[in-house]
Amino acid sequence: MGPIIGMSPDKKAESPARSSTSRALPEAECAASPLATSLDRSSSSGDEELTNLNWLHENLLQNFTLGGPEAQSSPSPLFDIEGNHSASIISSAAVHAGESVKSKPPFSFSLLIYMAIEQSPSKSLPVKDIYGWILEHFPYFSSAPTGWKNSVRHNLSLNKCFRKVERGLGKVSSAKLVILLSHLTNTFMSYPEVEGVVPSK
DNA sequence: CGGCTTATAAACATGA
DNA sequence: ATCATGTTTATAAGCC
Repeated sequence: MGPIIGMSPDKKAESPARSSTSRALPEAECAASPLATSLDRSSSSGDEELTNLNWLHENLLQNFTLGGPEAQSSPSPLFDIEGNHSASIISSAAVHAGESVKSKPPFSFSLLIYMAIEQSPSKSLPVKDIYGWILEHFPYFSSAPTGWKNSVRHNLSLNKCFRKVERGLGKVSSAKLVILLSHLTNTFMSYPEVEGVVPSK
């Protein structure tokens, strides 16, 4: 009765009838080396960084500024540089997307995770809380077939934007793992082309 | 057309 | 032993 059912890796022929909502998001690798080197994008010679910014731009901007046919109003999205920068943006976007349609959110799993983590006080969340955040803001997943959690985990592992850190200090219980986002935040904060967003510098 | 990105499913490993 | 978490592989579908 294990959660895993035996099967051969050769047989795969199911068509999940994917909706055409998915857009190509140049996710790119969010720079393997966070903090230190990638912080100075003044060199502007790194293509990786460009790609990096790209996906954020494509996603956050499009979704947040456009929002949708009805939710075109996202005037509040100004954020402060100190800590809760994109929090407001994320919230409104999430709320819009969540309440407007109960269908599949227009955000990739990476974005979903990113938003969840951004909203957390410590910029880090246990996997379970990521599930929770997604469920809260996107009811679609409440009734979605099982497997989206797998996708979340898959994304966490695959994306270099997310780091696995330990939750120490007093907290015994179970040494749960926390996902921390580092470089992505800096990139977003200092990306000047973001409308309605005040760059940190 | 090929390459890249994403979503999904699944196998498997590990720790509580 | 079961479940939650993490990693990795494979495949299909979309986009540029």
